[in-house]
Amino acid sequence: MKVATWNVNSLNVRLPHVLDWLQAHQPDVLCLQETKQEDSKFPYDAFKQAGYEAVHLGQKTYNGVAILSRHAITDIQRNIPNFPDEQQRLVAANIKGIRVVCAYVPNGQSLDSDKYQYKLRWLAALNDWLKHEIAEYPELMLLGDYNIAPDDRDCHDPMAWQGQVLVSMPEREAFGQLIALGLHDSFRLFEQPEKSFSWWDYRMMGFRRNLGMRIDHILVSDALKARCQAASIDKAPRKLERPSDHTPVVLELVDG
DNA sequence: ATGGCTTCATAGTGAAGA
Repeated sequence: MKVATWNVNSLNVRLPHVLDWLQAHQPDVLCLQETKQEDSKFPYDAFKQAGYEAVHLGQKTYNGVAILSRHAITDIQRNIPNFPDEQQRLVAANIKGIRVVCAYVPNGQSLDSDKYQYKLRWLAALNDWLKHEIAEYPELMLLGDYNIAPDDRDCHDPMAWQGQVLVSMPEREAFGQLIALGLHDSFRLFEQPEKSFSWWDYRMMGFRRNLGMRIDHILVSDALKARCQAASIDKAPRKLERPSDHTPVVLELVDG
């Protein structure tokens, strides 16, 4: 079983890239973030023709998340329960016995911003909900754009970024709280190249100079850890014309 | 160097991303 997550930075613009990637890699599940479109605009038909069912939770201009699957999607949850939120950032569903949670964690902008407080509140609500969710569904994975580089090696220049949004201590502690639920950063279960990143700024030739961050993650529960076979980041889509600033993160599991 | 680039809503520029 192959699963992946990709912040596409507008599905309106990136649909051709996503269809090409599905065709080339045939993942069982692909989680998308920042679709930036209302549900009525979501290209269900194009994905169906490619062999994928889909569930989408979107809005105009900002945010928006989707799960694509080659297998049946059931028990859909939209947004975090008991956390009223106008921003569409989370969708969860059962696929082949696994609870798949697709999340677009708020960016936070900067430490002195209201958006940073919202980010921390959002992460706390996610944690509270996941506690119950893991109890109900021991085989759970949390895929998405976390907007957190959990470790200094996940940042191209830790000194320059020290204390900034994406790497600040409260954000990393929130990531640590997810790990404390019994989740594992699947990318780090395997040997990886140094300076592996999933996002590069469009500016300053960030990609060509590999000035990136690893902020997109696939966390897996204890029950799924033993099934993990390989984890990687596919940089190829970042080299295309008009790319997303993020690139797909991939995890392969043995069938359970 | 507090900018750099991209998308979206707009019909000039400005917000937001990370």
